[in-house]
Amino acid sequence: MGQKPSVAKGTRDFFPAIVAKRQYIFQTIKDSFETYGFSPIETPSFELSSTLMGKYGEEGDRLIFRILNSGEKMKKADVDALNEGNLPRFANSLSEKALRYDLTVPFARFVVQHQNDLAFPFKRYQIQPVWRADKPQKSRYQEFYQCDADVVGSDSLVYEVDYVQLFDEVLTNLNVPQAVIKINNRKILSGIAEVSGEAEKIVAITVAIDKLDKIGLEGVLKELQSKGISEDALEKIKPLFKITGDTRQRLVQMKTFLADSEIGLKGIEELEYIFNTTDQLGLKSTEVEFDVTLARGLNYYTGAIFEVKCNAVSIGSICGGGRYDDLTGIFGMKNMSGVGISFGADRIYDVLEELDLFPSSVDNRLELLFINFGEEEAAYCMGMVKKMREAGVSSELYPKSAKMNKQMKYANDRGVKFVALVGKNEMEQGVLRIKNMDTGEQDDIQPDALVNHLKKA
RNA sequence: GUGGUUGUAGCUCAGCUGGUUAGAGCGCUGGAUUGUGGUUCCAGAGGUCGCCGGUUCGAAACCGGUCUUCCACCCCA
Repeated sequence: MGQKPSVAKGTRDFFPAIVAKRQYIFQTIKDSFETYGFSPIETPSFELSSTLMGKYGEEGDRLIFRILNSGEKMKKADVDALNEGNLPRFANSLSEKALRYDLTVPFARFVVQHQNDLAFPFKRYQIQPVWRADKPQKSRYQEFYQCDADVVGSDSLVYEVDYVQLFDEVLTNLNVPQAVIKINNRKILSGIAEVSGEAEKIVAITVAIDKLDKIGLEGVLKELQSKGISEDALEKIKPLFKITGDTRQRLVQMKTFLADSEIGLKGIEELEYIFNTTDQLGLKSTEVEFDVTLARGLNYYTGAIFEVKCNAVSIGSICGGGRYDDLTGIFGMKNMSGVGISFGADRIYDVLEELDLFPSSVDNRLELLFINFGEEEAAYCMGMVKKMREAGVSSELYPKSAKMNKQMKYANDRGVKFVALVGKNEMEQGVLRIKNMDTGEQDDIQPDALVNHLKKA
Protein backbone atom coordinates (compact mmCIF):
# COMPACT_ATOMS: atom_id res chain seq x y z
CA MET A 1 0.00 0.00 0.00
CA GLY A 2 2.95 2.28 0.43
CA GLN A 3 3.21 5.16 2.81
CA LYS A 4 0.22 5.85 5.01
CA PRO A 5 -1.24 9.18 3.95
CA SER A 6 -1.84 11.83 6.56
CA VAL A 7 -2.13 15.58 6.93
CA ALA A 8 0.60 17.44 8.80
CA LYS A 9 0.26 18.08 12.51
CA GLY A 10 -2.36 20.65 13.41
CA THR A 11 -3.90 20.84 9.93
CA ARG A 12 -7.22 19.59 8.59
CA ASP A 13 -8.95 18.44 5.43
CA PHE A 14 -12.43 19.81 4.82
CA PHE A 15 -15.21 17.80 3.19
CA PRO A 16 -17.61 19.47 0.75
CA ALA A 17 -20.41 19.77 3.30
CA ILE A 18 -18.02 21.38 5.80
CA VAL A 19 -16.64 23.79 3.23
CA ALA A 20 -20.19 24.88 2.39
CA LYS A 21 -20.81 25.76 6.02
CA ARG A 22 -17.48 27.50 6.42
CA GLN A 23 -18.09 29.56 3.30
CA TYR A 24 -21.49 30.56 4.62
CA ILE A 25 -19.77 32.00 7.69
CA PHE A 26 -17.06 33.74 5.70
CA GLN A 27 -19.59 35.15 3.26
CA THR A 28 -21.83 36.51 5.99
CA ILE A 29 -18.86 38.21 7.63
CA LYS A 30 -17.64 39.57 4.29
CA ASP A 31 -21.03 41.01 3.40
CA SER A 32 -21.19 42.92 6.66
CA PHE A 33 -17.59 44.09 6.43
CA GLU A 34 -18.37 45.58 3.05
CA THR A 35 -21.59 47.28 4.10
CA TYR A 36 -19.59 48.87 6.92
CA GLY A 37 -17.15 50.28 4.40
CA PHE A 38 -14.20 47.90 4.68
CA SER A 39 -12.41 46.82 1.50
CA PRO A 40 -10.60 43.54 1.08
CA ILE A 41 -6.85 43.26 0.75
CA GLU A 42 -4.64 40.23 0.60
CA THR A 43 -1.04 39.85 1.72
CA PRO A 44 1.43 37.04 1.03
CA SER A 45 1.25 33.85 3.06
CA PHE A 46 4.89 34.39 4.02
CA GLU A 47 6.80 37.51 4.94
CA LEU A 48 10.40 38.39 5.57
CA SER A 49 11.35 37.03 8.97
CA SER A 50 12.43 40.51 9.99
CA THR A 51 8.87 41.74 9.45
CA LEU A 52 7.43 39.23 11.89
CA MET A 53 10.13 38.46 14.44
CA GLY A 54 9.94 40.36 17.69
CA LYS A 55 6.41 41.60 17.11
CA TYR A 56 4.53 39.08 19.23
CA GLY A 57 6.51 39.08 22.44
CA GLU A 58 8.97 36.48 23.59
CA GLU A 59 6.40 33.66 23.36
CA GLY A 60 5.35 34.69 19.90
CA ASP A 61 8.69 34.30 18.14
CA ARG A 62 8.84 30.68 19.12
CA LEU A 63 5.47 30.04 17.49
CA ILE A 64 6.36 31.52 14.11
CA PHE A 65 6.82 28.93 11.38
CA ARG A 66 10.10 29.63 9.68
CA ILE A 67 10.90 28.77 6.07
CA LEU A 68 14.24 27.12 5.50
CA ASN A 69 16.58 28.79 3.01
CA SER A 70 17.06 26.75 -0.12
CA GLY A 71 19.84 26.24 -2.62
CA GLU A 72 23.00 28.30 -2.34
CA LYS A 73 21.54 30.31 0.52
CA MET A 74 21.95 27.31 2.78
CA LYS A 75 25.63 28.07 2.80
CA LYS A 76 24.87 31.14 4.87
CA ALA A 77 24.26 28.88 7.88
CA ASP A 78 26.11 30.38 10.82
CA VAL A 79 27.78 27.29 12.25
CA ASP A 80 29.70 29.36 14.77
CA ALA A 81 26.45 30.54 16.28
CA LEU A 82 25.34 26.92 16.57
CA ASN A 83 28.55 25.90 18.28
CA GLU A 84 28.25 28.83 20.67
CA GLY A 85 24.73 27.69 21.49
CA ASN A 86 23.20 30.87 20.09
CA LEU A 87 20.15 29.16 18.58
CA PRO A 88 18.20 32.28 17.65
CA ARG A 89 21.10 33.61 15.61
CA PHE A 90 21.66 30.22 14.04
CA ALA A 91 17.99 30.04 13.11
CA ASN A 92 18.15 33.48 11.54
CA SER A 93 21.07 32.41 9.40
CA LEU A 94 19.06 29.45 8.11
CA SER A 95 15.86 31.28 7.37
CA GLU A 96 14.94 34.61 5.87
CA LYS A 97 11.21 34.05 5.46
CA ALA A 98 8.39 32.95 7.73
CA LEU A 99 4.69 32.10 7.44
CA ARG A 100 2.44 34.86 8.68
CA TYR A 101 1.42 34.49 12.28
CA ASP A 102 -1.55 36.83 12.17
CA LEU A 103 -3.05 39.40 9.80
CA THR A 104 -2.41 42.50 11.87
CA VAL A 105 1.36 42.78 11.61
CA PRO A 106 1.36 42.15 7.84
CA PHE A 107 -1.35 44.81 7.63
CA ALA A 108 0.84 47.26 9.52
CA ARG A 109 3.66 46.50 7.09
CA PHE A 110 1.25 46.99 4.19
CA VAL A 111 0.10 50.37 5.47
CA VAL A 112 3.61 51.69 6.05
CA GLN A 113 4.90 50.37 2.75
CA HIS A 114 2.01 51.78 0.71
CA GLN A 115 1.19 54.85 2.78
CA ASN A 116 1.41 57.16 -0.22
CA ASP A 117 -1.23 55.18 -2.09
CA LEU A 118 -3.78 54.93 0.69
CA ALA A 119 -6.54 57.29 1.75
CA PHE A 120 -6.70 57.63 5.53
CA PRO A 121 -8.52 56.58 7.58
CA PHE A 122 -7.85 53.37 5.70
CA LYS A 123 -10.33 50.56 6.32
CA ARG A 124 -9.49 47.08 5.20
CA TYR A 125 -10.73 43.58 5.84
CA GLN A 126 -8.79 40.40 5.29
CA ILE A 127 -9.85 36.77 5.47
CA GLN A 128 -6.86 34.49 5.06
CA PRO A 129 -5.19 31.59 6.83
CA VAL A 130 -2.44 32.11 9.38
CA TRP A 131 0.02 29.61 10.86
CA ARG A 132 1.29 29.03 14.35
CA ALA A 133 3.75 26.40 15.54
CA ASP A 134 1.67 25.92 18.66
CA LYS A 135 0.94 22.55 20.20
CA PRO A 136 -2.40 21.55 18.71
CA GLN A 137 -5.39 20.93 20.97
CA LYS A 138 -9.11 20.68 20.47
CA SER A 139 -10.17 23.55 18.17
CA ARG A 140 -6.61 24.86 18.22
CA TYR A 141 -4.76 24.25 15.01
CA GLN A 142 -1.48 25.18 13.41
CA GLU A 143 -3.34 26.48 10.38
CA PHE A 144 -6.52 28.47 10.75
CA TYR A 145 -8.35 31.42 9.24
CA GLN A 146 -8.62 34.87 10.70
CA CYS A 147 -11.32 37.33 9.63
CA ASP A 148 -10.01 40.78 10.47
CA ALA A 149 -11.39 44.26 9.91
CA ASP A 150 -9.14 47.15 10.88
CA VAL A 151 -9.09 50.88 10.39
CA VAL A 152 -5.89 52.84 10.68
CA GLY A 153 -5.32 56.56 10.66
CA SER A 154 -7.93 57.88 13.09
CA ASP A 155 -8.30 57.85 16.85
CA SER A 156 -12.00 58.60 16.66
CA LEU A 157 -14.19 56.58 18.99
CA VAL A 158 -16.75 56.50 16.21
CA TYR A 159 -14.99 53.36 15.03
CA GLU A 160 -15.29 51.63 18.38
CA VAL A 161 -19.01 52.30 18.25
CA ASP A 162 -19.09 51.06 14.66
CA TYR A 163 -17.43 47.80 15.64
CA VAL A 164 -20.03 47.14 18.30
CA GLN A 165 -22.67 47.60 15.62
CA LEU A 166 -20.71 45.34 13.29
CA PHE A 167 -20.44 42.57 15.89
CA ASP A 168 -24.18 42.85 16.42
CA GLU A 169 -24.88 42.81 12.70
CA VAL A 170 -22.78 39.73 11.91
CA LEU A 171 -23.84 37.70 14.93
CA THR A 172 -27.47 38.54 14.27
CA ASN A 173 -27.16 37.48 10.64
CA LEU A 174 -25.54 34.22 11.73
CA ASN A 175 -28.32 33.66 14.29
CA VAL A 176 -25.80 33.34 17.11
CA PRO A 177 -27.89 33.58 20.30
CA GLN A 178 -26.97 35.17 23.62
CA ALA A 179 -23.86 36.91 22.39
CA VAL A 180 -22.30 39.37 24.81
CA ILE A 181 -19.86 41.99 23.61
CA LYS A 182 -17.46 42.64 26.48
CA ILE A 183 -15.53 45.85 26.44
CA ASN A 184 -12.64 47.10 28.52
CA ASN A 185 -9.99 49.74 28.02
CA ARG A 186 -6.27 49.43 28.33
CA LYS A 187 -6.20 52.90 29.88
CA ILE A 188 -8.30 51.59 32.74
CA LEU A 189 -5.83 48.77 33.24
CA SER A 190 -3.00 51.30 33.23
CA GLY A 191 -5.00 53.28 35.77
CA ILE A 192 -5.29 50.26 38.03
CA ALA A 193 -1.56 49.69 37.87
CA GLU A 194 -0.97 53.37 38.53
CA VAL A 195 -3.30 53.47 41.52
CA SER A 196 -1.59 50.43 42.99
CA GLY A 197 1.73 52.20 42.71
CA GLU A 198 3.19 49.53 40.43
CA ALA A 199 2.63 51.21 37.07
CA GLU A 200 5.49 49.37 35.40
CA LYS A 201 4.03 45.98 36.32
CA ILE A 202 0.90 46.57 34.26
CA VAL A 203 1.31 43.43 32.16
CA ALA A 204 1.68 41.12 35.16
CA ILE A 205 -1.26 42.81 36.85
CA THR A 206 -3.57 42.63 33.86
CA VAL A 207 -2.67 39.05 33.01
CA ALA A 208 -3.47 38.06 36.58
CA ILE A 209 -6.75 39.97 36.65
CA ASP A 210 -7.72 38.36 33.36
CA LYS A 211 -7.73 35.00 35.10
CA LEU A 212 -10.22 36.07 37.76
CA ASP A 213 -13.12 33.92 36.58
CA LYS A 214 -10.77 30.99 36.04
CA ILE A 215 -8.68 30.88 39.22
CA GLY A 216 -10.75 33.09 41.52
CA LEU A 217 -9.75 35.97 43.76
CA GLU A 218 -7.34 33.91 45.86
CA GLY A 219 -5.59 32.63 42.74
CA VAL A 220 -5.23 36.12 41.32
CA LEU A 221 -3.75 37.48 44.56
CA LYS A 222 -1.36 34.56 44.70
CA GLU A 223 -0.25 35.09 41.14
CA LEU A 224 0.25 38.80 41.76
CA GLN A 225 2.43 38.01 44.75
CA SER A 226 4.51 35.56 42.76
CA LYS A 227 5.04 38.25 40.13
CA GLY A 228 6.59 40.48 42.77
CA ILE A 229 3.69 42.82 43.44
CA SER A 230 4.08 44.34 46.91
CA GLU A 231 1.63 43.77 49.78
CA ASP A 232 1.00 47.47 49.78
CA ALA A 233 -0.03 47.39 46.13
CA LEU A 234 -2.20 44.34 46.69
CA GLU A 235 -4.15 46.19 49.37
CA LYS A 236 -4.73 49.02 46.93
CA ILE A 237 -5.94 46.67 44.22
CA LYS A 238 -8.28 44.65 46.42
CA PRO A 239 -11.19 47.16 46.35
CA LEU A 240 -11.33 46.54 42.62
CA PHE A 241 -12.70 43.06 43.20
CA LYS A 242 -15.55 44.42 45.31
CA ILE A 243 -16.98 46.38 42.42
CA THR A 244 -20.33 44.90 41.37
CA GLY A 245 -23.57 45.74 39.59
CA ASP A 246 -24.40 46.36 35.96
CA THR A 247 -22.19 48.17 33.51
CA ARG A 248 -23.33 51.64 34.59
CA GLN A 249 -22.96 50.98 38.28
CA ARG A 250 -19.54 49.46 37.85
CA LEU A 251 -18.32 52.38 35.76
CA VAL A 252 -19.38 54.77 38.52
CA GLN A 253 -17.48 52.75 41.12
CA MET A 254 -14.47 52.50 38.83
CA LYS A 255 -14.41 56.28 38.63
CA THR A 256 -13.97 56.45 42.37
CA PHE A 257 -11.37 53.72 42.35
CA LEU A 258 -9.39 55.49 39.63
CA ALA A 259 -9.92 59.03 40.98
CA ASP A 260 -6.17 59.60 41.27
CA SER A 261 -5.30 58.29 37.84
CA GLU A 262 -5.68 60.67 34.95
CA ILE A 263 -5.21 57.96 32.38
CA GLY A 264 -7.65 55.66 34.14
CA LEU A 265 -10.34 58.33 34.11
CA LYS A 266 -9.68 58.90 30.42
CA GLY A 267 -10.40 55.22 29.86
CA ILE A 268 -13.67 55.49 31.75
CA GLU A 269 -14.63 58.50 29.69
CA GLU A 270 -13.99 56.62 26.47
CA LEU A 271 -16.08 53.69 27.59
CA GLU A 272 -18.92 55.95 28.64
CA TYR A 273 -18.98 57.43 25.16
CA ILE A 274 -19.07 53.99 23.57
CA PHE A 275 -21.83 52.71 25.84
CA ASN A 276 -23.92 55.90 25.56
CA THR A 277 -23.75 56.00 21.80
CA THR A 278 -24.47 52.30 21.52
CA ASP A 279 -27.53 52.78 23.71
CA GLN A 280 -28.80 55.47 21.36
CA LEU A 281 -28.24 53.35 18.28
CA GLY A 282 -29.58 50.15 19.77
CA LEU A 283 -28.54 46.56 19.15
CA LYS A 284 -30.44 43.83 17.32
CA SER A 285 -29.64 40.67 19.24
CA THR A 286 -26.48 41.16 21.29
CA GLU A 287 -25.64 42.92 24.53
CA VAL A 288 -22.71 45.09 25.53
CA GLU A 289 -21.06 44.94 28.89
CA PHE A 290 -18.11 46.43 30.72
CA ASP A 291 -15.64 43.83 31.95
CA VAL A 292 -12.51 44.95 33.84
CA THR A 293 -11.10 41.46 33.81
CA LEU A 294 -10.75 41.62 30.06
CA ALA A 295 -7.03 41.94 29.43
CA ARG A 296 -6.64 39.67 26.45
CA GLY A 297 -4.92 40.43 23.30
CA LEU A 298 -1.45 41.30 22.35
CA ASN A 299 0.50 43.79 24.33
CA TYR A 300 -0.06 46.42 21.69
CA TYR A 301 -3.62 47.33 22.61
CA THR A 302 -3.72 50.85 24.02
CA GLY A 303 -7.40 51.74 24.16
CA ALA A 304 -10.57 49.73 23.79
CA ILE A 305 -10.40 45.96 24.17
CA PHE A 306 -13.22 43.82 22.77
CA GLU A 307 -14.18 40.25 23.33
CA VAL A 308 -17.39 38.50 22.36
CA LYS A 309 -18.73 35.43 24.07
CA CYS A 310 -21.72 33.26 23.29
CA ASN A 311 -23.40 32.36 26.57
CA ALA A 312 -25.45 29.62 24.92
CA VAL A 313 -22.33 27.50 24.55
CA SER A 314 -19.40 26.85 26.82
CA ILE A 315 -16.75 27.80 24.34
CA GLY A 316 -14.11 30.49 24.60
CA SER A 317 -14.51 33.89 22.99
CA ILE A 318 -15.74 33.96 19.40
CA CYS A 319 -14.52 37.43 18.48
CA GLY A 320 -11.93 39.86 19.74
CA GLY A 321 -10.28 43.14 18.98
CA GLY A 322 -9.03 46.44 20.25
CA ARG A 323 -7.24 49.70 19.62
CA TYR A 324 -3.51 49.99 19.16
CA ASP A 325 -2.13 53.50 19.00
CA ASP A 326 1.23 52.74 17.56
CA LEU A 327 1.15 49.58 15.53
CA THR A 328 2.82 51.08 12.48
CA GLY A 329 5.45 52.67 14.73
CA ILE A 330 7.48 49.46 14.62
CA PHE A 331 7.83 50.04 10.89
CA GLY A 332 8.71 53.69 11.32
CA MET A 333 5.36 55.37 10.79
CA LYS A 334 4.39 57.35 13.87
CA ASN A 335 1.06 58.60 15.15
CA MET A 336 -1.13 56.17 13.27
CA SER A 337 -3.82 54.97 15.58
CA GLY A 338 -5.58 51.79 14.56
CA VAL A 339 -8.47 49.78 15.82
CA GLY A 340 -9.56 46.38 14.64
CA ILE A 341 -11.56 43.29 15.34
CA SER A 342 -11.36 39.65 14.42
CA PHE A 343 -14.00 36.95 14.04
CA GLY A 344 -12.98 33.47 15.12
CA ALA A 345 -14.52 31.56 12.25
CA ASP A 346 -13.63 28.12 13.61
CA ARG A 347 -15.16 28.92 16.98
CA ILE A 348 -18.27 30.37 15.36
CA TYR A 349 -18.50 27.19 13.30
CA ASP A 350 -18.47 25.12 16.48
CA VAL A 351 -21.21 27.29 18.00
CA LEU A 352 -23.45 27.03 14.93
CA GLU A 353 -22.84 23.31 14.68
CA GLU A 354 -23.52 22.64 18.34
CA LEU A 355 -26.74 24.65 18.31
CA ASP A 356 -27.77 23.40 14.87
CA LEU A 357 -28.03 26.91 13.50
CA PHE A 358 -26.84 26.48 9.93
CA PRO A 359 -29.69 27.38 7.58
CA SER A 360 -30.92 24.63 5.28
CA SER A 361 -29.95 26.77 2.31
CA VAL A 362 -26.33 25.91 3.15
CA ASP A 363 -26.42 22.80 1.09
CA ASN A 364 -24.26 22.12 -1.91
CA ARG A 365 -25.61 18.67 -2.69
CA LEU A 366 -26.13 17.81 -6.33
CA GLU A 367 -29.74 18.53 -7.25
CA LEU A 368 -30.35 16.08 -10.04
CA LEU A 369 -28.56 12.98 -11.32
CA PHE A 370 -29.59 11.34 -14.60
CA ILE A 371 -29.26 7.58 -14.60
CA ASN A 372 -27.32 6.34 -17.61
CA PHE A 373 -29.24 3.66 -19.54
CA GLY A 374 -27.01 3.45 -22.58
CA GLU A 375 -25.57 5.45 -25.43
CA GLU A 376 -28.79 6.68 -26.98
CA GLU A 377 -30.42 7.56 -23.69
CA ALA A 378 -27.24 9.23 -22.46
CA ALA A 379 -27.13 11.51 -25.47
CA TYR A 380 -30.76 12.49 -24.84
CA CYS A 381 -30.05 13.12 -21.14
CA MET A 382 -27.02 15.25 -21.83
CA GLY A 383 -29.36 17.63 -23.61
CA MET A 384 -31.57 17.69 -20.54
CA VAL A 385 -28.56 18.23 -18.28
CA LYS A 386 -27.56 21.25 -20.31
CA LYS A 387 -31.06 22.73 -20.08
CA MET A 388 -31.20 22.17 -16.34
CA ARG A 389 -27.82 23.77 -15.81
CA GLU A 390 -28.94 26.77 -17.83
CA ALA A 391 -31.88 27.02 -15.48
CA GLY A 392 -29.46 27.04 -12.57
CA VAL A 393 -30.13 23.50 -11.37
CA SER A 394 -26.96 21.57 -10.59
CA SER A 395 -27.18 18.34 -12.55
CA GLU A 396 -25.13 15.53 -13.97
CA LEU A 397 -25.35 12.40 -16.03
CA TYR A 398 -23.90 9.22 -14.52
CA PRO A 399 -20.78 8.63 -16.62
CA LYS A 400 -21.51 5.09 -17.80
CA SER A 401 -24.39 2.71 -18.11
CA ALA A 402 -23.48 0.70 -15.04
CA LYS A 403 -26.00 -1.41 -13.20
CA MET A 404 -28.98 0.49 -11.92
CA ASN A 405 -28.16 -0.66 -8.44
CA LYS A 406 -24.74 0.87 -8.57
CA GLN A 407 -25.98 4.12 -10.02
CA MET A 408 -28.69 4.47 -7.39
CA LYS A 409 -26.24 3.68 -4.65
CA TYR A 410 -23.91 6.33 -5.94
CA ALA A 411 -26.76 8.86 -5.94
CA ASN A 412 -27.62 7.87 -2.40
CA ASP A 413 -24.06 7.99 -1.08
CA ARG A 414 -23.52 11.36 -2.62
CA GLY A 415 -26.70 12.75 -1.15
CA VAL A 416 -28.22 13.68 -4.50
CA LYS A 417 -31.69 15.19 -4.03
CA PHE A 418 -33.36 13.87 -7.19
CA VAL A 419 -32.65 11.12 -9.66
CA ALA A 420 -33.97 11.20 -13.22
CA LEU A 421 -34.68 7.82 -14.80
CA VAL A 422 -35.01 8.33 -18.50
CA GLY A 423 -34.95 5.14 -20.53
CA LYS A 424 -36.55 4.04 -23.78
CA ASN A 425 -40.08 4.15 -22.32
CA GLU A 426 -39.81 7.68 -20.99
CA MET A 427 -38.18 8.93 -24.16
CA GLU A 428 -41.06 7.57 -26.22
CA GLN A 429 -43.64 9.13 -23.92
CA GLY A 430 -41.71 12.39 -23.72
CA VAL A 431 -41.60 12.38 -19.93
CA LEU A 432 -38.93 12.21 -17.22
CA ARG A 433 -39.31 9.84 -14.30
CA ILE A 434 -38.11 11.84 -11.31
CA LYS A 435 -37.39 10.17 -8.01
CA ASN A 436 -37.12 12.18 -4.80
CA MET A 437 -34.31 10.48 -2.92
CA ASP A 438 -35.40 11.83 0.46
CA THR A 439 -39.00 10.58 0.29
CA GLY A 440 -38.62 7.79 -2.23
CA GLU A 441 -41.56 9.11 -4.25
CA GLN A 442 -41.36 9.22 -8.00
CA ASP A 443 -43.41 11.00 -10.65
CA ASP A 444 -43.45 11.28 -14.41
CA ILE A 445 -42.81 14.91 -15.22
CA GLN A 446 -43.02 16.86 -18.48
CA PRO A 447 -39.61 18.35 -19.32
CA ASP A 448 -41.07 21.89 -19.19
CA ALA A 449 -42.38 21.33 -15.69
CA LEU A 450 -39.15 19.86 -14.30
CA VAL A 451 -37.61 23.02 -12.84
CA ASN A 452 -40.82 23.84 -10.97
CA HIS A 453 -41.15 20.28 -9.75
CA LEU A 454 -37.67 20.37 -8.23
CA LYS A 455 -38.16 23.81 -6.71
CA LYS A 456 -41.38 22.70 -5.01
CA ALA A 457 -39.70 19.98 -3.00
C1' G B 1 8.19 25.21 25.64
C1' U B 2 6.79 21.87 30.41
C1' G B 3 4.03 17.50 32.16
C1' G B 4 0.86 13.52 30.81
C1' U B 5 -1.70 10.49 27.02
C1' U B 6 -2.59 7.79 22.37
C1' G B 7 -1.15 4.81 17.89
C1' U B 8 -3.36 -2.76 15.61
C1' A B 9 -7.59 -3.37 8.36
C1' G B 10 -10.45 2.61 5.09
C1' C B 11 -13.14 3.71 10.25
C1' U B 12 -14.18 2.31 15.64
C1' C B 13 -11.76 -0.99 18.52
C1' A B 14 -10.48 -6.51 20.77
C1' G B 15 -5.85 -9.14 21.24
C1' C B 16 -4.40 -12.44 28.79
C1' U B 17 1.87 -11.97 32.87
C1' G B 18 6.05 -11.88 25.75
C1' G B 19 4.69 -18.07 22.73
C1' U B 20 2.24 -21.10 15.99
C1' U B 21 -1.25 -18.86 10.38
C1' A B 22 -3.31 -11.05 14.47
C1' G B 23 -9.53 -10.87 15.24
C1' A B 24 -14.64 -8.35 15.39
C1' G B 25 -18.17 -4.70 13.89
C1' C B 26 -18.89 -1.05 10.32
C1' G B 27 -17.24 0.28 5.44
C1' C B 28 -15.40 -1.58 0.61
C1' U B 29 -15.84 -5.19 -3.85
C1' G B 30 -18.85 -9.01 -6.11
C1' G B 31 -23.40 -11.87 -6.01
C1' A B 32 -28.84 -12.87 -4.55
C1' U B 33 -31.44 -8.45 -7.85
C1' U B 34 -29.95 -7.13 -16.51
C1' G B 35 -35.26 -0.36 -14.59
C1' U B 36 -34.65 1.50 -8.49
C1' G B 37 -30.64 3.63 -3.24
C1' G B 38 -31.00 4.02 2.17
C1' U B 39 -33.28 -2.88 4.94
C1' U B 40 -31.71 -8.24 4.54
C1' C B 41 -28.68 -12.65 3.14
C1' C B 42 -24.07 -14.97 0.94
C1' A B 43 -19.00 -14.63 -0.61
C1' G B 44 -14.37 -12.00 -1.14
C1' A B 45 -10.40 -8.47 -0.84
C1' G B 46 -7.76 -5.68 2.64
C1' G B 47 -2.65 -5.46 8.14
C1' U B 48 5.98 -4.95 7.29
C1' C B 49 0.57 -4.09 14.62
C1' G B 50 3.02 4.52 13.58
C1' C B 51 8.47 4.57 12.39
C1' C B 52 13.75 3.41 13.91
C1' G B 53 16.74 0.89 17.24
C1' G B 54 17.40 -2.38 21.65
C1' U B 55 16.29 -6.67 25.19
C1' U B 56 14.90 -11.98 24.13
C1' C B 57 15.33 -18.60 21.66
C1' G B 58 10.89 -15.71 20.38
C1' A B 59 8.04 -8.81 20.50
C1' A B 60 1.70 -6.11 18.40
C1' A B 61 2.94 -6.75 23.76
C1' C B 62 8.97 -5.05 27.41
C1' C B 63 12.87 -0.75 27.01
C1' G B 64 14.91 3.81 24.41
C1' G B 65 14.34 7.40 20.60
C1' U B 66 11.19 9.71 17.05
C1' C B 67 6.56 11.12 14.74
C1' U B 68 1.35 11.53 15.60
C1' U B 69 -3.36 12.12 18.71
C1' C B 70 -5.76 14.06 22.73
C1' C B 71 -5.43 16.62 27.68
C1' A B 72 -3.48 20.23 31.39
C1' C B 73 -0.11 24.44 31.89
C1' C B 74 1.99 28.63 29.11
C1' C B 75 -0.17 31.31 25.43
C1' C B 76 -3.93 32.04 22.09
C1' A B 77 -8.19 32.11 17.47
